[in-house]
Formats: sequence, C-alpha cells, structure tokens
Amino acid sequence: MADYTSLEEIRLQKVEQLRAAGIEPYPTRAQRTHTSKEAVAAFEAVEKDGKEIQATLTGRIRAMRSKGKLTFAHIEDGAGRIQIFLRINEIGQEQVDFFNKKFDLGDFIEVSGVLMRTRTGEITLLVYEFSLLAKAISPLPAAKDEVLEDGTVIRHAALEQPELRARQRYADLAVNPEVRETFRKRALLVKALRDFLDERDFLEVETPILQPLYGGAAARPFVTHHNELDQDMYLRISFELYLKRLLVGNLERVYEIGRDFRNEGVSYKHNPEFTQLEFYWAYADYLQVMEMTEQMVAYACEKVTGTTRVTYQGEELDFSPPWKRIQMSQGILDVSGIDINAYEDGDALFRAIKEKYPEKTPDPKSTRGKLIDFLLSEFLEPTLIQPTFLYDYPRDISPLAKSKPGDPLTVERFEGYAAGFELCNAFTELNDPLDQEQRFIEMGRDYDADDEEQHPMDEDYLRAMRYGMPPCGGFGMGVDRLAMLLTDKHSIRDVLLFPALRNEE
RNA sequence: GGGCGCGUAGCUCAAUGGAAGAGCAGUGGCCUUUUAAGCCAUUGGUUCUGGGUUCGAGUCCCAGCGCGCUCACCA
Repeated sequence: MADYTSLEEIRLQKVEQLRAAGIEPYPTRAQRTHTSKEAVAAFEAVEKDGKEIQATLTGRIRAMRSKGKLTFAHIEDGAGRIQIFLRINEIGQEQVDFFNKKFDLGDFIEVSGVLMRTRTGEITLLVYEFSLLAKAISPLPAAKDEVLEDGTVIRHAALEQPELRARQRYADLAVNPEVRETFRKRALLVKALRDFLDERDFLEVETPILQPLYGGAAARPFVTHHNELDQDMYLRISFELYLKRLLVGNLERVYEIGRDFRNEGVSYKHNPEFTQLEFYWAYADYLQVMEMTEQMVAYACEKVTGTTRVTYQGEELDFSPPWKRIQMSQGILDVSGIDINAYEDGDALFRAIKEKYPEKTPDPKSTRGKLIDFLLSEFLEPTLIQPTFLYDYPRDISPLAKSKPGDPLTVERFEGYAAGFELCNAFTELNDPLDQEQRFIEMGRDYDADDEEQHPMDEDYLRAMRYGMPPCGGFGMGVDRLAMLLTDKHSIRDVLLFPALRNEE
C-alpha cells in the first residue's frame, strides 16, 4: 500500500467525488480529431477565410490559469502544447467551476471546441465540451514554464535531481520535453544505421543472448543458470563469435543491433547492459571497413542532426569523411616519445616506460599488448577529439584479429575515436582455425587462471572455422556512445531510458 | 572497489551550533483574453537512516543507505 502525501490525498478525494457524481475518472476510450500541432496548422490554413475549425484534442494539463468566469490552460500531447480556453459564455459557470475544482495539473483530458486566436495572438481551443481521460494522483515534479517573447522557455523549479530523473524516467519524460527529443534522436540513429546496412545488402540477424560460453571481447560476464538443462549460461559480452559462424554458413554480410552485458564498473560511459552494433563483411578487409565506418557514421549523424558537424561538450566534431588516420605505433611515438617497435617483449617495454615516465604506474606483470594499451589510453586517447582511426594493434590483445603480413607482433585492427573516447573497434577477422586455436591457448596462458577476462576456448567456434571461413572484415560499435555524441550528452545514463541503478531499498 | 562531494515541504532552494523558511504547486476567496497571470488568506516537515558530542544539532563527530563527480576495470 502506498503512502500518500497530503497532495495525493486531496486528489484521491477528487477521484471519489467524481465517481460519486457519476463521472468515471479513468474512462476506457478516448478520441481526438487533431494533435495540438495539426490543430494549429489547420487553423492557420483557413484563418484568412474566417472559416471555423472544430477540433477534439487530448492531452495532459500542464498549466492552468483561472480567472473565475474563464479559465485558460495548456494541454500537452505527443506533438506539443496548445492553449485551451473555457468560458461561462459557452459552458456556463457551473462547468467552469467544475473544471477548476476537479481537474489538476497532470490530468489527461479530452476537449472539444472551436479554434480561435486570443487577444495576445495565441492559437487556442475555445472549449464547448470537456471530459477527464485519466486522473493524476501524484503531482508531476515540475513547476512552471516561462515562455519569453523570442520563444525560449525558462523552466522554473524543474525536475533536476539526476537520481530522480533516472529512476523515474516516466516523470522525467513527462516533464522535460528535451528528454523525449533525445530518445527520438536515439531512435533515428538506430534506424539510420539499420537503413545504411540494409541498403548495402547486409542481413539483419539475431543470435543468442544466453550463451553456454561467452567470448568475443575482454570482459567479465553475467552468469545465470538454466534449470531444466541444469547448466550455467552467460549473458553475451559480444555477438562476434556467433556472427562469424554465419559467414561459415555462406551468409556474406550480416549485422546485429542488440544488447551486450558486461559485469564491470558503472561510469559516465559504461552501463552493465549497452547496445552494440556489429557487422561482418565477407571479402572485405579492415581498410574497407574503415572507409565504410566513416561513411556510416557520417550518414547517421546527418540523419539525426541534419549535418555532419556536431557540437559535443563545447567542441565541434566533424564526422564528414575522410577521418584522420593514425598508425598506432607512430601515434604513440609522437605523443610519448616511446617507440613500441623497439621493444619486442613486455619486460623491455615496461622498463622503457618506467625510465621515461617514472611517475606512471603500469602493472609490471602486463603483457606487451597491455602496456601498449596503457600508453594508448594514457597519452594518445585524450588527444583524439576529432573523429580519428587508430590502426595496427598489438597481436596479444587482439586474439580474433588477423596478423599483418610480415609483422608478427601486429594485427590488422583499428579503433575509431571521437571526443577522446573509443567509439568502435574493427579488424580483418582471423579465419585460420589453427592460428585461432593457438591464440585461444595463448590467451589462456597470458592471463591468470582466475582472470575472468580470459577468452575461454570455444571448440564449436573452431569447428565452424575448420569448415572454412571467407576472409572478412568485422566491426563493432557502442551505439549508446554514438548517441551521446549526437545528442551532446556527457553521461551514458542520459541516452538510456532506464540506466542501471542500485535498488532503492 | 578507492577518493571527494551532496541528501531540508510535491518541485527548486534558503537557514553563524540558538524559534525549520521562501518561490512554485496545493487549499479557501476576488477577478470575462490569461500565459511563471495577479491580489488576499492558508495548509504542508521522521531536515535520508541509526548512534554520539552538546544546555541546545538541519548544522559538529561516527556508522549505514542512496546519488553525483573522479580514479581503477571495461565499450
């Protein structure tokens, strides 16, 4: 049983009073002839001819101004806001009083009448009939909007607590229209990515979320259990190994947009579940994937924002191709002065880092690849503000990527960066089953047995690959991260409708 | 998980260790073109929770819970 506040008690009483008066506060059906936006457009179209437009509108009461014998209110629907006007001339004093006494901010109502323009010029529905669609018991956590002459809206005492906004996203959405806009943009983004790939003959597929083995990335998984099969299952940490099995099956171009789950820390750019796009493209290599990536992101950016230049946290990012390309060892040399090519094993590289940067503290047990990753995130990443591809990665942190011909320490892999963080990751896929098996074994050896990030040996994946996998390029991107960039949000929580939060009790 | 910060009315916020307040929302009234409507009156509090110090705690101390920022892990 809920504890009601005094404000809620009053509204509950109104519900009883309405029922006692034979009015159902939650009627089953509603109807409308126009959205708020359509009503305004319809009125503007015939205003000059003096023709009358009748309309029935539905929406939520967001502002109310009663002047005794007349009442102005604003209702809000999915399309926007519109003013309504109730007057004793049309409906009588009793009805005006009823509206004022029994209806509250937040209630959903249906209003019928004639469109008009008030003395101050606002297009308004003059109401002849009104009814309740759904009574709000709890007041929406917002005060008032002030609309300035130039149209800018100042919200007074808006819902601002980040915790409340995330926990009660329904209230946040109801009260902050720009939040609805953010999620519309997010939907546009996903649609744009899908359209782009569909147009290029990529087949959208769905692969298991519940997996008997996890793989395809370095992350700790969520573990669950299937009762009937009596076996532990993992929530996938990537789609990679399943999508590549499909290439063995002669599906040449596949992609999936879906949820990944990683049992890691939560931060402004990490949520335990997040949306990933992966595609695999037979007969392509990482350079072709690179080219398609910049086209795809620019396309999505343009569809979402109308341009390929967006402002992110005060910086203008230009996603139009081609993006800057930096070969990784060269990039690290440029910013840190350390030539990773001069050190073929982890110990040597570690000593070089400690000598040049005694204050930096990489883990001394790190592999060469992990040390390079350290240099990368320490020195290079923060400088990658404009969209940039970093390419040619160390082999030992890339167990699923194909080696660069003639360079045993390096694989054909790139990552896309923007605003200083990683956006996507791609490589020429390893399709040699014997090399792949060797990599799994190396990964098992390089990480401690209790390191949950180690890639488990996936025998079925190797079995698939032994049937022959075409050479191909593969790609993965955090869709939430791109959504952050395109909506200028600092935190991933702001582009997730229901971000992960600790239990309230 | 570590460090720092925050938690007061439905919302946004005040309150030197000394009487818990304001605006909006709510309630009652006045008001026939308002728009943060206005005017008059008025209701509303486990100051996150539990301990402690003190004559006295919203304020200081300890512990817990939640959130934010940040570092680490990771996309």
